[in-house]
Amino acid sequence: MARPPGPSAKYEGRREDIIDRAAVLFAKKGYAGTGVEELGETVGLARGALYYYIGSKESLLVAIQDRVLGPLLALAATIAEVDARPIVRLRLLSEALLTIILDRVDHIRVYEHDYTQLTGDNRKRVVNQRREFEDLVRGLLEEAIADGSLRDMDAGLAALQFLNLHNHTYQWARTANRRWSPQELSREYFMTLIHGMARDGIALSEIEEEAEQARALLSPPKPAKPAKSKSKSA
Amino acid sequence: MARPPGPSAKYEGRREDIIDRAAVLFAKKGYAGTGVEELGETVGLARGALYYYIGSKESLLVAIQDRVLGPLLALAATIAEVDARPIVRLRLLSEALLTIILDRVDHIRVYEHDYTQLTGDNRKRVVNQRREFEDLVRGLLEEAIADGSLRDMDAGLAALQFLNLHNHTYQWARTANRRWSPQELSREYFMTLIHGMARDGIALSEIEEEAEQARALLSPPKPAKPAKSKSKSA
Amino acid sequence: MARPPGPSAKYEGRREDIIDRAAVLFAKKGYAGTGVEELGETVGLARGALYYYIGSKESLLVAIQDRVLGPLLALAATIAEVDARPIVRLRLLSEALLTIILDRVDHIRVYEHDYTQLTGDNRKRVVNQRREFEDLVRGLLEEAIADGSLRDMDAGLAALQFLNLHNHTYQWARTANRRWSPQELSREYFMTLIHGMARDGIALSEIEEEAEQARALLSPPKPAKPAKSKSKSA
Amino acid sequence: MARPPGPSAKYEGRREDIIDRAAVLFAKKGYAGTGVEELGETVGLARGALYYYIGSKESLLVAIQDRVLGPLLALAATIAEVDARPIVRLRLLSEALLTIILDRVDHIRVYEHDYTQLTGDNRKRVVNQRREFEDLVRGLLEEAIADGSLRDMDAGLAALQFLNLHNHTYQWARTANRRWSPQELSREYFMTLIHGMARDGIALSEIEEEAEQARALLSPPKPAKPAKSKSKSA
DNA sequence: TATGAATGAGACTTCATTCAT
DNA sequence: GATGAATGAAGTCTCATTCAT
Repeated sequence: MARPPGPSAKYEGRREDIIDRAAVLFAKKGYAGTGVEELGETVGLARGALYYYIGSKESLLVAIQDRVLGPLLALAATIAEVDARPIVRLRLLSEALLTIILDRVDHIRVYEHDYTQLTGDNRKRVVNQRREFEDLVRGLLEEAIADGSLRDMDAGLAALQFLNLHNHTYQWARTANRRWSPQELSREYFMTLIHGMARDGIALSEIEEEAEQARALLSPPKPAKPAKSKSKSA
Repeated sequence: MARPPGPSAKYEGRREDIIDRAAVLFAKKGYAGTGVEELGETVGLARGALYYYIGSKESLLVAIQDRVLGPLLALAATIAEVDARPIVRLRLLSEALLTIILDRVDHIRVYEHDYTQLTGDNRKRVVNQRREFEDLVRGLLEEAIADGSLRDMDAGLAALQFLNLHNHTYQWARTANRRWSPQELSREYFMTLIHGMARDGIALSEIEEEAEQARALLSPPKPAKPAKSKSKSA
Repeated sequence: MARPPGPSAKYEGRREDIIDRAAVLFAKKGYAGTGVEELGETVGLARGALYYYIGSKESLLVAIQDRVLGPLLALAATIAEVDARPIVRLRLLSEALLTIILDRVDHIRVYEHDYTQLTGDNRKRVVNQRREFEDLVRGLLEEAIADGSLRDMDAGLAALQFLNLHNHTYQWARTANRRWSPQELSREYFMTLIHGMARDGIALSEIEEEAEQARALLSPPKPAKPAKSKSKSA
Repeated sequence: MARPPGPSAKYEGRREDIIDRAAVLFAKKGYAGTGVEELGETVGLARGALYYYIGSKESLLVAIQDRVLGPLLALAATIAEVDARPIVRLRLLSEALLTIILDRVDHIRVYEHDYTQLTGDNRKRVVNQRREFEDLVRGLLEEAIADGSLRDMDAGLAALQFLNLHNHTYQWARTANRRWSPQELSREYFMTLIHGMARDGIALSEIEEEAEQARALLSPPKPAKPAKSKSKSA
């Protein structure tokens, strides 16, 4: 064993670099779809030397997860202490979160896709930390609902939407990164979340009614249970 | 050789079943992380017989992608012909989309994660169809902006948010499916998209101001380019 | 997983054959020193096909151990039920044991050398079974001492000598097998154990005395603690 | 290059120490099963420095063999010159041999197990020296038979038994070392070899007869050639 | 003297796929 | 329709050894 022979400055630097490259490859081809040999070629190291730095393939995945979860949880801790209204703290969270996401798109993609490939304790730990962060977001939303900033809604549902909106951004990141800064994107997202996309004055209920009527015209591609849904809204 | 012996009903039925099971496995362990032998055990077929039905592992992935993209594009085509305001058509799209997503979470997860593992023409075709669907959503949003239903915003950005909100749902599906019907979820999502989460009367600009001040208190976890962002918002 | 696909007659036969060959190789070059590729060449199978039969390299080692321990323990059980004096049962054990040893020299060598390379539960089980057999031999010797057939000696020491004499035979087996049958060898071993090598009338105490004197002439290669030994015998 | 820089005292001392540790490791995990890195950790030296002392892994194995064969052959030479009856010289040999064995159990285990892993000339030399020692033991026994001390038996067979009894002791050394001194063990072994384990008066021929009868009751685990053995003894 | 970095061969094992039966 | 047997490439990882510093 005894892989890391003592963290010389150069060793650590090299290792960090390798993890960077691994994140890029894993993002493009998937963790399971990427070979160690391939990574070796990318960083210009023979298999043996590569293993000198990485210890194991899974340790790379762990490192990538940590590089995401570390800042995420640090961020959460920092924001929890900010002296501001919950909704304002959410605004800050949104921006910081998007900054991380857009700054490390590859890491995020791996984070979202491949944590299931972790085994044993690595898996447990990462899953727990993921939940920790989600709980934290939900907590903030609960506060914002409690203090009347947000309408009275299911906090879990609110968290779901908050996270969907932000986290899924990695899927379009190449485009997004070219066109918007994290700040701009965050402002837009937050605007949507809080005030919606509607021009002022639009009445949602009116839309719902019209949709109900239009639904009749629509033969769904696979009519899951349209009857049920109708009877419900009736 | 003698692969598909003529699409007898039984052959097709069996194949469909196998694809179902493959979707479940691929969703859980990833396409690259799932072995053909494993699939064979799951469906109770030895490797030889399995290949009689599947042709190749990639063809399963193709089939899964098609099973998602088929309904998606059919849905889009159907909705395009509905005689209703754009925003109403969006409402219908939202619900139909969520119905598909929650009905076939496994397929969706594979669809989102593993289309990169396709090779050659399979890849090209699928990528094109994915874009086709996205374009279609953006088109609808453009219409809704044009007719004044939505505020004057970047349609690409709007589409991004619409799709983030809906597509990322697969990540929480086990929870979501237990607690909300597609209809309920769609109503919530749409409410958020159009009217936001705010209690009526909240002024977003006020929040922005407060956030700007609070940001000063916040030492970001990794200050991407804080100087730039400040000068911009100033 | 699912290595053994159902023990067809041919499959099992082939597997047995492979274990045979493995025993030969392991005996010659050691378990750790033998490559799976090498075994593949020996049996005329590519690596993949080989693994179809063996499951893992360690499982070969397990099989070899079992092939020794199985007969050994069966033998012990059989002999325990024989209606004869303990010393006679020892005589039978000796012969049966030597028959096994000389019949499967390669297996025995692996059995003696490489059980330490087993891991986890495999190791525990084998170690326990080894002890089981040793205990059994000691038990027989205790009986033989108790009924007065053997002089009053430490049964553990007696078992040690019995097993040394028999088990170490594998080291000379190529020679031994050519020159003596298991029956002949057993008769000789047993003669030595029970009556010694002495011509009748030799007094051992006399030898001891002479040896004590000669020891003085002898400067030992590394005088471990000659002073102590002298003071003891004095 | 610059391997052995001139056998400075410190260099040699260090090297000896490393060989000691190597013997312990090789004994526990086998020569092929022990890694050079592992040895490095044990002695507290990085790979580079380690190689400065060892030259190669095989040279360690050679050294260990020499450390056994050196004393063994020295012992033989010394004993050959002792002015005493052959059987007394055997008595001395037994004790010295057991002293070596119990003093260096790890070396002995490696000596017995791993000389097959030597290559080229190393192998030839060691094999020859092993035979040299065995021949010497046989020579002594021949003398003892010739002078009437031992009964008229095959000297090879006698040597086989002598060596089995002594050499196999390494297998139980942990127990043996705790309970008996080399002197005690040697006295016991020699007693057995010369006078047997029988209480005075036991007639071996009587046992043989009884065994022959009992054998009939015994269904052997794998009847090698029972017919032959019976016809022989008849 | 001692180190850490590097290598390339080879270790064990799994993979997707084929094909005779 | 179905199977088990076979393949060979590729998978992850460890090995003994070298060498610049």
